[in-house]
Amino acid sequence: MSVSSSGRMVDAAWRDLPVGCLPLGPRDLDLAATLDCGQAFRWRLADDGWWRGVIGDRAVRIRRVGDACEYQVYPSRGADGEALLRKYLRLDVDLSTLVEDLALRCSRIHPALRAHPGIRILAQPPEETLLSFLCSPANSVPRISRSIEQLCERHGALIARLDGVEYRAFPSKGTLIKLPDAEYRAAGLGWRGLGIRVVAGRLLLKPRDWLLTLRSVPYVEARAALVDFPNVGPKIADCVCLFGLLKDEAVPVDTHVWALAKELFADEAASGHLTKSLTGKTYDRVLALYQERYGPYAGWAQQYLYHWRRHGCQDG
DNA sequence: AAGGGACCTAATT
DNA sequence: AATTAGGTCCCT
Repeated sequence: MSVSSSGRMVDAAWRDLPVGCLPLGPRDLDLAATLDCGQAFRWRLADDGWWRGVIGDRAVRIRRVGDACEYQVYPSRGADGEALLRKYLRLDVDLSTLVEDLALRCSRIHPALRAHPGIRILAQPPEETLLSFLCSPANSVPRISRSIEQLCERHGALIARLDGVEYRAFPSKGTLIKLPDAEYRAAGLGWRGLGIRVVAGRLLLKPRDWLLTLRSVPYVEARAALVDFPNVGPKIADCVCLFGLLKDEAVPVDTHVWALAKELFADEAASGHLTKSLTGKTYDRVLALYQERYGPYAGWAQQYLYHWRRHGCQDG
Protein backbone atom coordinates (compact mmCIF):
# COMPACT_ATOMS: atom_id res chain seq x y z
CA MET A 1 0.00 0.00 0.00
CA SER A 2 1.59 3.28 -1.11
CA VAL A 3 0.69 6.87 -0.46
CA SER A 4 1.62 10.06 -2.28
CA SER A 5 3.50 12.90 -0.60
CA SER A 6 0.14 14.47 0.24
CA GLY A 7 -0.90 11.33 2.06
CA ARG A 8 -3.40 10.05 -0.47
CA MET A 9 -3.37 6.43 -1.51
CA VAL A 10 -1.94 6.02 -4.98
CA ASP A 11 -2.31 2.30 -5.57
CA ALA A 12 -5.53 1.21 -7.19
CA ALA A 13 -7.00 -0.84 -10.02
CA TRP A 14 -8.89 0.71 -12.92
CA ARG A 15 -11.53 -2.02 -12.73
CA ASP A 16 -12.51 -0.85 -9.23
CA LEU A 17 -13.14 2.71 -10.40
CA PRO A 18 -16.31 4.20 -11.88
CA VAL A 19 -16.66 4.29 -15.65
CA GLY A 20 -18.10 7.32 -17.40
CA CYS A 21 -19.58 7.32 -20.87
CA LEU A 22 -19.83 10.01 -23.53
CA PRO A 23 -22.08 9.60 -26.58
CA LEU A 24 -19.37 10.23 -29.16
CA GLY A 25 -19.35 8.29 -32.42
CA PRO A 26 -16.25 7.90 -34.56
CA ARG A 27 -17.20 11.04 -36.48
CA ASP A 28 -17.44 13.01 -33.22
CA LEU A 29 -14.10 11.81 -31.89
CA ASP A 30 -11.32 9.81 -33.54
CA LEU A 31 -9.22 8.91 -30.51
CA ALA A 32 -6.10 7.83 -32.39
CA ALA A 33 -6.06 10.79 -34.76
CA THR A 34 -6.76 13.23 -31.93
CA LEU A 35 -4.47 11.90 -29.20
CA ASP A 36 -1.61 10.80 -31.42
CA CYS A 37 -1.39 13.48 -34.10
CA GLY A 38 1.37 15.61 -32.67
CA GLN A 39 -0.65 18.09 -30.61
CA ALA A 40 -0.24 16.08 -27.38
CA PHE A 41 2.75 13.92 -26.53
CA ARG A 42 1.77 11.85 -23.51
CA TRP A 43 -1.06 9.57 -24.67
CA ARG A 44 -0.30 5.89 -25.22
CA LEU A 45 -2.50 3.14 -26.62
CA ALA A 46 -2.27 0.08 -24.38
CA ASP A 47 -2.70 -3.51 -25.53
CA ASP A 48 -6.13 -3.62 -23.89
CA GLY A 49 -7.44 -0.95 -26.25
CA TRP A 50 -7.52 1.89 -23.71
CA TRP A 51 -5.68 5.16 -24.33
CA ARG A 52 -3.76 6.05 -21.16
CA GLY A 53 -2.78 9.60 -20.33
CA VAL A 54 -2.53 12.40 -17.84
CA ILE A 55 -4.52 15.63 -17.83
CA GLY A 56 -3.01 18.07 -15.35
CA ASP A 57 -2.91 16.18 -12.05
CA ARG A 58 -5.32 13.42 -13.03
CA ALA A 59 -4.71 10.00 -14.51
CA VAL A 60 -7.11 9.24 -17.34
CA ARG A 61 -7.96 6.40 -19.65
CA ILE A 62 -10.44 6.38 -22.51
CA ARG A 63 -11.57 3.97 -25.20
CA ARG A 64 -14.09 3.61 -27.98
CA VAL A 65 -17.06 1.29 -27.49
CA GLY A 66 -19.29 1.42 -30.55
CA ASP A 67 -20.93 4.82 -30.79
CA ALA A 68 -19.67 5.93 -27.39
CA CYS A 69 -16.46 6.57 -25.53
CA GLU A 70 -15.84 5.18 -22.05
CA TYR A 71 -13.51 7.00 -19.73
CA GLN A 72 -12.12 6.81 -16.21
CA VAL A 73 -10.43 9.48 -14.15
CA TYR A 74 -8.29 9.11 -11.02
CA PRO A 75 -8.57 10.56 -8.48
CA SER A 76 -12.27 10.94 -9.15
CA ARG A 77 -12.99 13.97 -6.91
CA GLY A 78 -16.73 13.64 -6.96
CA ALA A 79 -18.20 13.36 -10.43
CA ASP A 80 -16.30 16.06 -12.30
CA GLY A 81 -14.57 13.58 -14.59
CA GLU A 82 -17.09 14.29 -17.31
CA ALA A 83 -16.56 18.05 -16.99
CA LEU A 84 -12.79 17.49 -17.22
CA LEU A 85 -13.12 15.46 -20.41
CA ARG A 86 -15.69 17.80 -21.95
CA LYS A 87 -13.35 20.69 -21.51
CA TYR A 88 -10.20 18.86 -22.60
CA LEU A 89 -11.84 17.37 -25.69
CA ARG A 90 -13.51 20.65 -26.63
CA LEU A 91 -16.93 19.05 -26.75
CA ASP A 92 -18.39 22.56 -26.96
CA VAL A 93 -17.41 22.34 -30.64
CA ASP A 94 -19.98 20.51 -32.79
CA LEU A 95 -17.61 18.66 -35.08
CA SER A 96 -20.07 17.61 -37.78
CA THR A 97 -21.18 21.22 -38.22
CA LEU A 98 -17.59 22.41 -38.31
CA VAL A 99 -16.51 19.80 -40.85
CA GLU A 100 -19.47 20.76 -43.00
CA ASP A 101 -18.50 24.41 -42.79
CA LEU A 102 -14.86 23.75 -43.67
CA ALA A 103 -15.93 21.61 -46.63
CA LEU A 104 -17.98 24.50 -48.00
CA ARG A 105 -15.03 26.86 -47.77
CA CYS A 106 -12.64 24.81 -49.88
CA SER A 107 -12.82 21.65 -51.95
CA ARG A 108 -9.11 20.91 -51.58
CA ILE A 109 -9.67 19.96 -47.94
CA HIS A 110 -12.36 17.38 -48.73
CA PRO A 111 -10.07 14.34 -48.82
CA ALA A 112 -8.51 15.35 -45.51
CA LEU A 113 -11.94 15.72 -43.88
CA ARG A 114 -13.08 12.42 -45.35
CA ALA A 115 -9.96 10.52 -44.27
CA HIS A 116 -10.24 11.36 -40.55
CA PRO A 117 -13.52 13.13 -39.79
CA GLY A 118 -13.18 12.82 -36.00
CA ILE A 119 -10.04 14.87 -35.33
CA ARG A 120 -10.40 17.34 -32.48
CA ILE A 121 -8.17 20.12 -31.24
CA LEU A 122 -7.53 19.70 -27.50
CA ALA A 123 -7.59 22.18 -24.63
CA GLN A 124 -4.37 21.19 -22.90
CA PRO A 125 -2.86 22.80 -19.80
CA PRO A 126 -1.08 25.76 -21.40
CA GLU A 127 2.15 25.67 -19.38
CA GLU A 128 2.70 22.03 -20.20
CA THR A 129 1.91 22.83 -23.83
CA LEU A 130 4.47 25.62 -23.98
CA LEU A 131 7.22 23.64 -22.27
CA SER A 132 6.49 20.58 -24.42
CA PHE A 133 6.69 22.44 -27.71
CA LEU A 134 10.05 23.87 -26.69
CA CYS A 135 11.23 20.32 -27.39
CA SER A 136 9.99 20.46 -30.97
CA PRO A 137 12.51 22.51 -33.01
CA ALA A 138 14.40 20.33 -35.50
CA ASN A 139 13.00 17.24 -33.80
CA SER A 140 10.58 14.44 -34.57
CA VAL A 141 7.32 13.56 -32.84
CA PRO A 142 8.48 10.13 -31.56
CA ARG A 143 11.60 11.69 -30.08
CA ILE A 144 9.67 14.55 -28.50
CA SER A 145 7.30 12.02 -26.93
CA ARG A 146 10.16 9.92 -25.58
CA SER A 147 11.97 12.92 -24.13
CA ILE A 148 8.86 14.22 -22.37
CA GLU A 149 8.06 10.74 -21.11
CA GLN A 150 11.51 10.51 -19.55
CA LEU A 151 11.24 13.93 -17.92
CA CYS A 152 7.87 12.98 -16.44
CA GLU A 153 9.02 9.55 -15.28
CA ARG A 154 12.03 10.94 -13.49
CA HIS A 155 10.81 14.33 -12.30
CA GLY A 156 7.02 14.44 -12.34
CA ALA A 157 4.94 14.10 -9.17
CA LEU A 158 3.38 10.67 -8.75
CA ILE A 159 -0.38 10.83 -9.29
CA ALA A 160 -1.22 7.17 -9.00
CA ARG A 161 -0.14 3.62 -9.65
CA LEU A 162 -2.98 1.90 -11.46
CA ASP A 163 -2.71 -1.77 -12.29
CA GLY A 164 0.97 -1.33 -11.49
CA VAL A 165 1.44 1.46 -14.04
CA GLU A 166 2.69 4.81 -12.77
CA TYR A 167 0.98 8.02 -13.83
CA ARG A 168 2.99 11.17 -13.25
CA ALA A 169 2.28 14.85 -13.67
CA PHE A 170 4.33 17.03 -15.99
CA PRO A 171 7.37 18.28 -14.00
CA SER A 172 6.76 21.51 -12.10
CA LYS A 173 8.46 24.75 -13.11
CA GLY A 174 10.36 24.71 -9.80
CA THR A 175 11.71 21.29 -10.67
CA LEU A 176 12.57 22.21 -14.24
CA ILE A 177 14.63 25.28 -13.33
CA LYS A 178 16.73 23.17 -10.96
CA LEU A 179 17.34 20.32 -13.37
CA PRO A 180 21.01 20.10 -14.40
CA ASP A 181 22.01 20.02 -18.05
CA ALA A 182 22.86 16.35 -17.69
CA GLU A 183 19.22 15.53 -16.95
CA TYR A 184 17.99 17.28 -20.07
CA ARG A 185 20.68 15.64 -22.14
CA ALA A 186 19.83 12.24 -20.65
CA ALA A 187 16.29 12.81 -21.89
CA GLY A 188 17.70 13.31 -25.38
CA LEU A 189 16.81 16.99 -25.52
CA GLY A 190 20.25 18.33 -26.37
CA TRP A 191 20.39 22.12 -26.59
CA ARG A 192 16.61 22.38 -26.21
CA GLY A 193 16.89 21.68 -22.49
CA LEU A 194 18.32 25.11 -21.81
CA GLY A 195 15.29 26.73 -23.45
CA ILE A 196 12.91 24.72 -21.27
CA ARG A 197 14.72 25.73 -18.10
CA VAL A 198 14.86 29.39 -19.09
CA VAL A 199 11.17 29.57 -19.99
CA ALA A 200 10.21 27.73 -16.79
CA GLY A 201 12.11 30.41 -14.90
CA ARG A 202 10.37 33.19 -16.78
CA LEU A 203 6.98 31.62 -16.05
CA LEU A 204 7.83 31.55 -12.34
CA LEU A 205 8.30 35.33 -12.42
CA LYS A 206 4.75 35.83 -13.72
CA PRO A 207 1.63 35.88 -11.53
CA ARG A 208 0.16 32.49 -10.71
CA ASP A 209 -1.81 31.01 -13.64
CA TRP A 210 -0.73 33.91 -15.83
CA LEU A 211 -0.56 31.73 -18.94
CA LEU A 212 -3.99 30.28 -18.25
CA THR A 213 -5.50 33.76 -18.16
CA LEU A 214 -4.38 34.26 -21.76
CA ARG A 215 -7.31 32.01 -22.66
CA SER A 216 -9.55 35.01 -22.17
CA VAL A 217 -7.61 37.54 -24.24
CA PRO A 218 -7.68 37.86 -28.06
CA TYR A 219 -5.48 35.57 -30.15
CA VAL A 220 -3.08 38.26 -31.36
CA GLU A 221 -2.54 39.46 -27.81
CA ALA A 222 -1.85 35.98 -26.45
CA ARG A 223 0.49 35.28 -29.35
CA ALA A 224 2.45 38.47 -28.76
CA ALA A 225 2.86 37.59 -25.08
CA LEU A 226 4.23 34.16 -26.01
CA VAL A 227 6.67 35.34 -28.66
CA ASP A 228 8.11 37.54 -25.93
CA PHE A 229 9.69 34.45 -24.32
CA PRO A 230 13.19 33.44 -25.39
CA ASN A 231 13.25 30.47 -27.77
CA VAL A 232 9.57 30.95 -28.57
CA GLY A 233 9.02 31.99 -32.18
CA PRO A 234 5.79 32.22 -34.17
CA LYS A 235 5.47 28.46 -34.69
CA ILE A 236 5.69 27.47 -31.02
CA ALA A 237 3.52 30.44 -30.02
CA ASP A 238 0.83 29.30 -32.43
CA CYS A 239 1.04 25.73 -31.11
CA VAL A 240 0.42 26.99 -27.58
CA CYS A 241 -2.40 29.27 -28.77
CA LEU A 242 -4.15 26.48 -30.65
CA PHE A 243 -3.50 23.45 -28.44
CA GLY A 244 -3.50 25.14 -25.02
CA LEU A 245 -5.25 28.48 -25.22
CA LEU A 246 -8.31 27.62 -27.33
CA LYS A 247 -7.40 30.05 -30.10
CA ASP A 248 -9.09 28.17 -32.93
CA GLU A 249 -7.85 30.58 -35.58
CA ALA A 250 -4.16 30.00 -34.76
CA VAL A 251 -2.29 28.08 -37.49
CA PRO A 252 1.11 26.66 -36.55
CA VAL A 253 3.02 26.85 -39.82
CA ASP A 254 5.62 24.10 -39.80
CA THR A 255 7.48 22.63 -42.75
CA HIS A 256 4.51 20.44 -43.71
CA VAL A 257 1.87 23.15 -43.45
CA TRP A 258 4.25 25.40 -45.34
CA ALA A 259 4.68 22.91 -48.17
CA LEU A 260 0.93 22.37 -48.23
CA ALA A 261 0.34 26.11 -48.47
CA LYS A 262 2.24 26.31 -51.73
CA GLU A 263 -0.22 23.83 -53.24
CA LEU A 264 -3.37 25.14 -51.57
CA PHE A 265 -2.81 28.79 -52.31
CA ALA A 266 -1.12 28.60 -55.69
CA ASP A 267 -3.99 30.62 -57.18
CA GLU A 268 -4.06 33.37 -54.59
CA ALA A 269 -2.58 36.67 -55.72
CA ALA A 270 -1.23 37.23 -52.22
CA SER A 271 0.72 33.99 -52.43
CA GLY A 272 3.00 35.71 -54.95
CA HIS A 273 6.26 35.22 -53.18
CA LEU A 274 5.65 32.13 -51.09
CA THR A 275 8.56 30.53 -52.86
CA LYS A 276 11.23 31.71 -50.47
CA SER A 277 12.11 30.36 -47.05
CA LEU A 278 9.71 30.33 -44.12
CA THR A 279 10.62 33.30 -41.94
CA GLY A 280 9.15 36.53 -40.65
CA LYS A 281 6.66 38.06 -43.03
CA THR A 282 6.31 34.89 -45.06
CA TYR A 283 5.05 33.06 -41.97
CA ASP A 284 2.48 35.79 -41.38
CA ARG A 285 1.39 35.70 -45.01
CA VAL A 286 0.85 31.94 -44.90
CA LEU A 287 -1.06 32.32 -41.63
CA ALA A 288 -3.28 34.99 -43.18
CA LEU A 289 -3.98 32.82 -46.23
CA TYR A 290 -5.13 29.91 -44.06
CA GLN A 291 -7.27 32.23 -41.96
CA GLU A 292 -8.87 33.87 -44.99
CA ARG A 293 -9.76 30.57 -46.56
CA TYR A 294 -10.85 28.61 -43.49
CA GLY A 295 -12.15 31.31 -41.18
CA PRO A 296 -12.31 31.34 -37.37
CA TYR A 297 -11.47 27.61 -37.14
CA ALA A 298 -8.46 27.77 -39.45
CA GLY A 299 -6.41 25.95 -36.82
CA TRP A 300 -8.73 22.95 -36.97
CA ALA A 301 -8.52 22.97 -40.76
CA GLN A 302 -4.75 22.97 -40.46
CA GLN A 303 -4.89 19.92 -38.19
CA TYR A 304 -6.97 17.95 -40.70
CA LEU A 305 -4.62 18.89 -43.52
CA TYR A 306 -1.53 18.22 -41.45
CA HIS A 307 -2.68 14.80 -40.33
CA TRP A 308 -3.77 13.88 -43.84
CA ARG A 309 -0.41 14.84 -45.29
CA ARG A 310 1.58 13.00 -42.65
CA HIS A 311 -0.51 9.83 -42.46
CA GLY A 312 -1.16 9.32 -46.14
CA CYS A 313 -4.40 9.61 -48.04
CA GLN A 314 -5.99 6.26 -47.21
CA ASP A 315 -9.74 6.48 -46.59
CA GLY A 316 -11.06 5.98 -43.10
C1' DA B 1 14.67 42.66 -45.32
C1' DA B 2 15.40 38.03 -46.77
C1' DG B 3 18.77 34.10 -46.70
C1' DG B 4 22.09 31.01 -44.59
C1' DG B 5 24.25 28.41 -40.85
C1' DA B 6 24.59 26.48 -36.15
C1' DC B 7 22.55 23.84 -32.85
C1' DC B 8 22.04 18.15 -29.59
C1' DT B 9 20.80 13.72 -30.95
C1' DA B 10 19.54 9.26 -32.80
C1' DA B 11 17.02 6.80 -36.27
C1' DT B 12 17.23 6.06 -41.00
C1' DT B 13 19.40 5.72 -45.58
C1' DA C 1 29.18 8.50 -43.21
C1' DA C 2 25.33 11.61 -44.41
C1' DT C 3 21.01 13.05 -43.89
C1' DT C 4 16.98 14.40 -41.52
C1' DA C 5 13.50 15.63 -38.02
C1' DG C 6 6.53 20.02 -35.94
C1' DG C 7 12.39 26.07 -35.31
C1' DT C 8 14.75 29.86 -33.35
C1' DC C 9 18.46 32.89 -33.03
C1' DC C 10 22.13 35.38 -34.83
C1' DC C 11 24.68 36.80 -38.44
C1' DT C 12 25.47 38.98 -43.03
